[in-house]
Amino acid sequence: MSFSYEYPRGALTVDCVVFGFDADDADLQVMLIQRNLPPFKGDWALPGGFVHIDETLDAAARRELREETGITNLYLEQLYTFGAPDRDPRERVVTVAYYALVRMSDHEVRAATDAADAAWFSVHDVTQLAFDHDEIFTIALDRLRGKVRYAPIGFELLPEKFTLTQLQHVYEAILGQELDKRNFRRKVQKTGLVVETGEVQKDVAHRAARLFRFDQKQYRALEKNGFNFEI
Amino acid sequence: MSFSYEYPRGALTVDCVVFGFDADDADLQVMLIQRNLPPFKGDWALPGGFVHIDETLDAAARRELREETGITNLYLEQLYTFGAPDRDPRERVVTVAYYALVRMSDHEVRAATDAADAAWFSVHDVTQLAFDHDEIFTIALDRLRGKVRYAPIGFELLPEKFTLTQLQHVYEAILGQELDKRNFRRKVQKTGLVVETGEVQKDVAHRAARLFRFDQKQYRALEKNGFNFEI
DNA sequence: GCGGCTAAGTGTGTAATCTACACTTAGATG
DNA sequence: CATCTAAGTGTAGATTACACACTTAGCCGC
Repeated sequence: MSFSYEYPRGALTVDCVVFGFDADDADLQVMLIQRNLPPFKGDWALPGGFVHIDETLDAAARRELREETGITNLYLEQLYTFGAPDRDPRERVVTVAYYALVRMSDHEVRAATDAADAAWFSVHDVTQLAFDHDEIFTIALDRLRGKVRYAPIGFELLPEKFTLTQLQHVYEAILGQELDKRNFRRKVQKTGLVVETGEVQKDVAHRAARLFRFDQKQYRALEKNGFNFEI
Repeated sequence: MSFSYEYPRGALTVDCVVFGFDADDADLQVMLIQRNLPPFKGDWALPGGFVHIDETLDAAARRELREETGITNLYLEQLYTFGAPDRDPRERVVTVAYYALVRMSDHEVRAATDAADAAWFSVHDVTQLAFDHDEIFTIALDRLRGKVRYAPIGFELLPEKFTLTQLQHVYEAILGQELDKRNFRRKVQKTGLVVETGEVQKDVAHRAARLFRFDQKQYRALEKNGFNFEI
């Protein structure tokens, strides 16, 4: 079976920059897959693949992530569309890039389908990806750094209940700079959106910290009235 | 001649939300074209069209604008990619949306090729566009409102030499709110990027205002060192 | 049970910035 | 020269940002 058109058509793909964070590791991580097909066979690349003719772009991104890495249920946002005519050596391929945030502890990573391997890398250790994926990765990190300051997305990298120190570590990992503990806490508390659960940490060899959660419902309500989150 | 593929492929287009500003009119304007072909024949729509197989997305956007409206040499930035499977009633069409800023006084608008007419509309008068162009337009306006605060793009809507009052009007038109004259001027001057030309307005029936220009070179230099523009 | 370890948790003074607000000045016109 | 229009300018008070260090709670090992 084949499909014919009057003019040549490029292929359309999605690629995902999946960021992860683990409270025990200071660094922000990114999920890469190792290609087991040419071109760039053996190189590391962003997970992604072809958009089906009848699915939305978001759905394609979620499907590819599920198929290639087993990751489901994550924060996903469109990043940018890359369309240099020669970005894929085979033929014209335009890719819609997404970035995603996942709680690493929730997800056991597994390689699948056309990925030889899937693994987390510290964002500092990322080098030389396949295609133009270096550029996509860089732009994703810039976007994340910009957005984390004025949108409550840092929480997407943490478990539902978290300590303020963990939250601070997320911000430090993303922004790549240390923050002052007291000033950070003051700012967080001032948003009114981070509320105590009444619980405390378990199984820690020191004073247990209080556990907080992000009040999403409250945020949605405030957002409608023009409220702006800011840290 | 025809082109065949193993799997069905959607078409790829670009659409542009072109914003204009004229110092004599308080409102921000947007360029629309009237369709003279089905679907949505007779309706107003964003200028746009198919991406050629060998051109970049940016190039396609510039080409379509030139062909449909005669506009060249403008500030252009990718906005978002829209890919709902049913957004075009004919077949699957994914569109990469751009927004653009132009100095209205520089551009005589003309309709061409497959547009019956091209015209400027006040952003307040935009209703019911073809396809999902309402959504694209709304997102473009949101993006412009967000970006104008932390990137020096307001200048793209003004002639090279402008008065501070004109600049304030650009900001007021985009943000949709009045600003305090003294506070606005203080902020602008503090960036150090708006410099006097030494000239003053001509042919005005009142005290002539000083003309300023935006120092792009200086901005590029500062930007590299992590400087952030903010108004 | 107490000494030591680790991270949690907390406040203040100073500097910088934001906000609200109204009058004088320059130039054109009749 | 009187009038009109928009240009241009400063300050006081409130708020926010920043830098900075010690005490407290809980666990652990002896």
